[in-house]
Formats: sequence, C-alpha cells, structure tokens
Amino acid sequence: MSQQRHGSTPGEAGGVPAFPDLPEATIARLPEYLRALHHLAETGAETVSSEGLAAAAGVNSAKLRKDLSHLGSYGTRGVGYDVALLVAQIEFILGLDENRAVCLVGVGNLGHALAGYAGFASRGFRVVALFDADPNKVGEQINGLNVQHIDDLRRVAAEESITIGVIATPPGTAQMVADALVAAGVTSILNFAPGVLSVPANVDVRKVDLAIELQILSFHEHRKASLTSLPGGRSAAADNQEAVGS
Amino acid sequence: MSQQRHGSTPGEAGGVPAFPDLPEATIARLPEYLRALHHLAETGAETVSSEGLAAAAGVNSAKLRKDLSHLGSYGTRGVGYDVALLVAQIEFILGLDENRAVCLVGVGNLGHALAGYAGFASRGFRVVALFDADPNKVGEQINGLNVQHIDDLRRVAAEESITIGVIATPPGTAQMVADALVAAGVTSILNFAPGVLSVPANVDVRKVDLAIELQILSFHEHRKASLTSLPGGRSAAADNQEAVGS
DNA sequence: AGGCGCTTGTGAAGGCGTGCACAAATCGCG
DNA sequence: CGCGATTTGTGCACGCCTTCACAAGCGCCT
Ligand SMILES: NC(=O)c1ccc[n+]([C@@H]2O[C@H](COP(=O)([O-])OP(=O)(O)OC[C@H]3O[C@@H](n4cnc5c(N)ncnc54)[C@H](O)[C@@H]3O)[C@@H](O)[C@H]2O)c1
Ligand SMILES: NC(=O)c1ccc[n+]([C@@H]2O[C@H](COP(=O)([O-])OP(=O)(O)OC[C@H]3O[C@@H](n4cnc5c(N)ncnc54)[C@H](O)[C@@H]3O)[C@@H](O)[C@H]2O)c1
Repeated sequence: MSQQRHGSTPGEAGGVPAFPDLPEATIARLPEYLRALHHLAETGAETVSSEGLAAAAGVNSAKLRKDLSHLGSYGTRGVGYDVALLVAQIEFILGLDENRAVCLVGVGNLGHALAGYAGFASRGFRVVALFDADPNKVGEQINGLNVQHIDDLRRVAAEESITIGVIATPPGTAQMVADALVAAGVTSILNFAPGVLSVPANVDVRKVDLAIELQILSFHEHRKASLTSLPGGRSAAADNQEAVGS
Repeated sequence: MSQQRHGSTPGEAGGVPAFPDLPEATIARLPEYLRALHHLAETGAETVSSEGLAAAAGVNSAKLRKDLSHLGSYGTRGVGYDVALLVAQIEFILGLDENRAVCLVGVGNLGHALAGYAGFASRGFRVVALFDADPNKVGEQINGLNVQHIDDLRRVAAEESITIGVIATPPGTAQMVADALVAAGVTSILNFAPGVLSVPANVDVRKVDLAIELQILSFHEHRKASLTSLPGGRSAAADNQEAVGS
C-alpha cells in the first residue's frame, strides 16, 4: 500500500545485527498491538496471553506470536507476555521513545483539526510547527502554536530537528510542499492530498486518502448488492466478539 | 489491512459469473487508477498506455495491466486504453455510478472538517446526514447540512438509503456508534477512532488511524538513523518521476 | 519431585501478490 | 497487402505473508 521504498536488506557488514529487519506487515501491526497494550495496562493487567492480545488487536493469535517472535520476544510459556515490558519493547522498536518532532503544512479545514488533535502527543509525537502560505493564516494561534509562513520551513525544521512532515494542502500544491519538506531535511511524509508524490529514494511517504477508502467500501457494497439474488437474507451472523469498547 | 471479512469465493452456484471476484489488492488500487484517469481526461488525453497510466498512479506497469485484465479489460494492443471507457468501467466496478449516500457521526474537530470536504462529492459520494450526541451541536448548520441527533439515525438512514457510515467520535463511543449504524442498516463503516470495532460478518470496516501512520514512519526513521554509520551521506538518489502535480 | 495444563515459539504448507519476459494482437505506413 | 513498431494480456517463478499444528518450556498443584 502507499508508496514505500525499503528494498530488502542492504549488504550489511558482519558486525552488530543493527536492526531486527522486521517484515513490513509486522511493523504495520505493531502500533495496533501497542495501542491494545496501553489499554490493557490501564485496566491493571500485568500479563497477557497471545490469545487475549490478539483479540484486543483484532488479529489471529498465531500471527501475533510470530510478529512478536520477530523482535526477539519477551514472553513466558505457560504465562504470557509482560505488558509493561512489551510496551517498552515496541515503543523502542518504533522509535517512539525519541518523541519525534512533527510539522504540519496547510492549516485549512483539515489541517486545523489535525493541529488540535491530542492523539499525536499522547502517542509519541510532538507537533512543533504549523505552516501555511496564506498571509491571513500566518500568525494565527492554534492550540498554543503559531502558524508560520512556509518560507520559514527550512529554518524552523533545522532548529527543531523536524524529521516528519504532514501535508494538508490542496492537491495542486502538494508536490511543491513535498519538495520544500525534503529540502528542509524531512525524511518522512504523511500526505493527505490525493495524488502521487515524487520524492528521493531515502524519503518515506505514506498516504491517507479518504475517497479511496470510501471507494473500496463502495466496491464491497456493490458486490454485496449483486448477491441479493442468493438466499441468506440479512441475518447478522456475528462471529467475532471481544470488543475493545471504551 | 484493517479488519476485512471477504473469505474466499463462497460456493457460488453455476449461473451468472455475478461479479469478477477481483483480488483485494487490485480493488485497493482501482481508486488510484481512477483518480489518475480523471486527471488525464482533464488534460484531453483520449488514450493512455499502461506505462503512462502506471506512472501517473505510481505503480509498476505490469501490475497495472494485470489489474485491468482482471476486469475483462478494454485495451487495444499497440494503442493503449481508452480513457473515457476505462473511467466508466472502473466507476461501474466500484459502484460509484450509484452515488452512494454517506452519513457522518461525530461533528467535532475532525468531523467538522470532513463535513465540509468537497472531495467526497467530487468522487462519487453524497454526504446526506450529520449526527452528533451533543445537544449544543444538534441543529448547527454545516455546508448546507443540519446536524441531527444520533437518536434519529435509524429513521434518517432508512429515509435516505444510507449504506455507508463514517465514525468521527471519541474512541470510547465508537463501538456504540458502530452498533447504532449497523442497527440502522449500514453495511460499510469508515472509522477514524483508534481501536478495534466489533461488527457482524456482513459489515465491512475500514480504519484510518493517523497515529499508526506516524508510528510506521517513525519506525523507518529509527531504522534510517541506526544506519548512519554507513557511507552514502544524504545524496538524493531520486529514481521516480512523473509527478502528478496539479 | 513429578505430573499436568497452559502458553509460547516455530516448522511447514498453502495462498496471494509481484514482476519479468514474451507471445499475440493491432495500427500505420510504404 | 505485408511488415515493423508498439502495446496489451498472461504464463511463470519467486518471495512474502498467513495459518495450522505441535514440540518445547514454564508454573502450579499435589
Ligand atoms: N477537509 C477534509 O476533510 C479532507 C479530507 C481528506 C482529504 N483532504 C485533503 O486535504 C487537503 C487539505 O484539505 P482542506 O479541506 O483542509 O483544504 P483547505 O483549502 O481548507 O486548506 C488548505 C490550506 O493549505 C494552504 N496552502 C495552500 N498552498 C500552500 C502552500 N504552497 N504551502 C503551504 N500552505 C498552503 C492554504 O492556505 C489552506 O490554508 C486537500 O488536499 C484535501 O483534498 C481534506
Ligand atoms: N482531530 C483529529 O485531527 C483527529 C485525527 C485522527 C483521529 N481522530 C479521531 O477522531 C475522533 C474524533 O476526533 P475529534 O478531534 O473530532 O474529537 P471531538 O471531541 O472534537 O469530537 C467528537 C464529537 O463526537 C461527538 N460524540 C460523542 N459521543 C457521541 C455519540 N455517542 N454519538 C454521536 N456523537 C458523539 C461529540 O459530541 C463531539 O462533537 C476521535 O476518535 C479521534 O481520536 C481525530
């Protein structure tokens, strides 16, 4: 999904096994495990079984075990995983202990909501700067942060050691903004503008496109509707439980 | 990813090949092709080669051809694909010609931005209702739509034939809202609240979690940082081009 | 101390997705 | 009318991911 780079292992010299080299599919699930673990920790659980954690994260338990085994897992047979320990492990692997600095470009409709979102801070990130090109927006105060002009991006990024940038500008300017981010030293981009970004090979891009998500859902709606000729009516054959709830 | 259901092919009776039964990976890319095609159509192109379209969509051309071949493709060897025809085909497959009705639950920070987003309407969807539980929000007018109380969901959903619901409420109430949506007949849910939803097997859920996206990026940052001991500096070895730009 | 139940970690198999490489098809031109 | 250039559609091989099934390990209870 999205535009990833990550070839296979580069010809790593024989020394320290610098990094576990986890499968992409696994690292994409770690954040979900982490969220579930935090939730469990709040309820006072000291340990979890792979079954329990898997249910809380919405995955197969075998998959979970294999995922955790990849990072040289700390589990105890017959008991389960130590919640606190696992949280620390995953946070380290994801690099969340570094509390990375993030900047947001484009403080419009969406950007405004993102700038005020508490979920960033609570999950390992600091939004340290907001940028916009509109002179009317520059100077505006949002959630304790000043909106700055996009031309200051390079300077501010250097000052604050920003490595992650979020793009929330109109599609037409997204590539321009991406170029500016890259020039400012950003090496990871989260893009909300529809369209494909072109970036150097050392820069990672992840894309969030709402319309695409809806269109995928629409396809399945279409498919379901075309099967109404079959029996079965609309009985809700619920099969999974263990809702995370609050 | 996310929580999908879609087992393999159910024991379909011998009759009409009701639906192409496309691979999930393919249908996840169709929307991107569609966006690229619309862009091409605006520039006046009548046909595209697989190479051209693939570049515009940011994928391998072989993959694109295989994807299109799955839907009994309309391409001409030696020429390429007819843009208008392909647009119509993909829109039909995705069910976008039905202009599906969508409702949004939770008109807070994020919900407000979503409610005002023009990208829904322009890409095949009608946002026909907004719901919230907060009496202060009910009655508010956003983008020509009235915010209604969540208790009216069932009635309105029936009246407007709503099949897709978007959840933008706090995590603690997301499951409750999902249950309400399902009870109201919604069979596809796009969820912005972190956490796992439990729904009947006939309901599709897709999840958008910003923090997860950032954490995946963070991992790669962490990995990159751990490789600074290697040569290579920061030369930007750009390898892909064909930016979509405006 | 020994046995029993529980849970992890993993070997192996199967399925899915990707990308190469090429045959088949079509167009345009001489 | 035939030929070459071009581009699609796909057979095939490879690798990744998922899932089952089970041996190995751990703690508790007797
Ligand atoms: N609003 C939504 O709910 C929503 C949902 C999904 C995707 N998106 C996408 O997110 C992007 C932003 O949407 P929006 O509704 O917030 O649009 P918007 O027009 O409200 O905001 C865009 C902001 O970007 C700023 N901007 C424009 N060019 C810029 C530049 N070169 N540098 C810095 N800032 C610049 C503008 O001044 C404006 O403040 C769009 O690409 C849209 O397609 C929006
Ligand atoms: N704000 C963001 O940028 C952002 C980004 C990513 C994810 N999210 C997630 O999206 C969700 C909403 O975020 P937000 O910032 O808009 O929160 P918010 O608190 O601003 O808005 C939540 C809204 O939901 C309404 N609500 C609460 N319970 C309800 C119920 N049972 N039925 C109907 N409406 C109900 C509230 O009245 C409120 O208007 C959260 O789960 C958040 O984690 C937000």
